[in-house]
Amino acid sequence: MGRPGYGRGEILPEGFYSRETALVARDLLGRILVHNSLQGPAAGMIVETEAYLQGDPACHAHRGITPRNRAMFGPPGRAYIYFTYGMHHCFNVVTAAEGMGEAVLIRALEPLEGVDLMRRRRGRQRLAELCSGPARLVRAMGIDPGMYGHDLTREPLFLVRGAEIPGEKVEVTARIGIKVAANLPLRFYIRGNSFVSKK
DNA sequence: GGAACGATTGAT
DNA sequence: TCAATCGTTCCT
Repeated sequence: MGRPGYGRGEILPEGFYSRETALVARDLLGRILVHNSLQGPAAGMIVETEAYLQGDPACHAHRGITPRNRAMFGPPGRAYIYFTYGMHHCFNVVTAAEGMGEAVLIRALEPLEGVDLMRRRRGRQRLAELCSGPARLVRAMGIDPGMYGHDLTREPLFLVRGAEIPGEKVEVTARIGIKVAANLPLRFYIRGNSFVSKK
């Protein structure tokens, strides 16, 4: 049995992630996140990302390895999932060489498949409220904290190639919701896409 | 052991 | 504009 729907696309190989983190963050735009869960498939196109770098005080790995951030120092192409504000989880892809402590936060998706499942998981009807925000998309996609460290080149959670977004459609700004290093141009989104999270 | 804080969200 | 809500990290 083949994978359903968007999950039939070419899975991004580990080499996609083992590059410079800001480059990966930009290149992730247009790629498709797929989760084939027991409840059914869900997929969305990545429309907004943020890069978190070593030596960057806003990065969770800035002060070295801890129990929470250890996945960031592991092999690229794995999931780094963290709990925040006492109630939300956010999803990152680990980037750069093993040992580097860098990752890309996925901030928003354009829902493509499994929209009704996303609506049930989110308890919201409007398409624009399903995956526009890092904690929202974790809920909508059914990403479980138990997937911490999961290899994103494998079922049931993986990324497929999707489309390449041309440079003129990529917007670069400061990152959202941080108090340090708040001026660095490390947020990337698809210009004009209505599923980008709001400020 | 204690406390401050957070890569957010949704309601007011 | 503000409350919810608690694990992580750092300080004493």
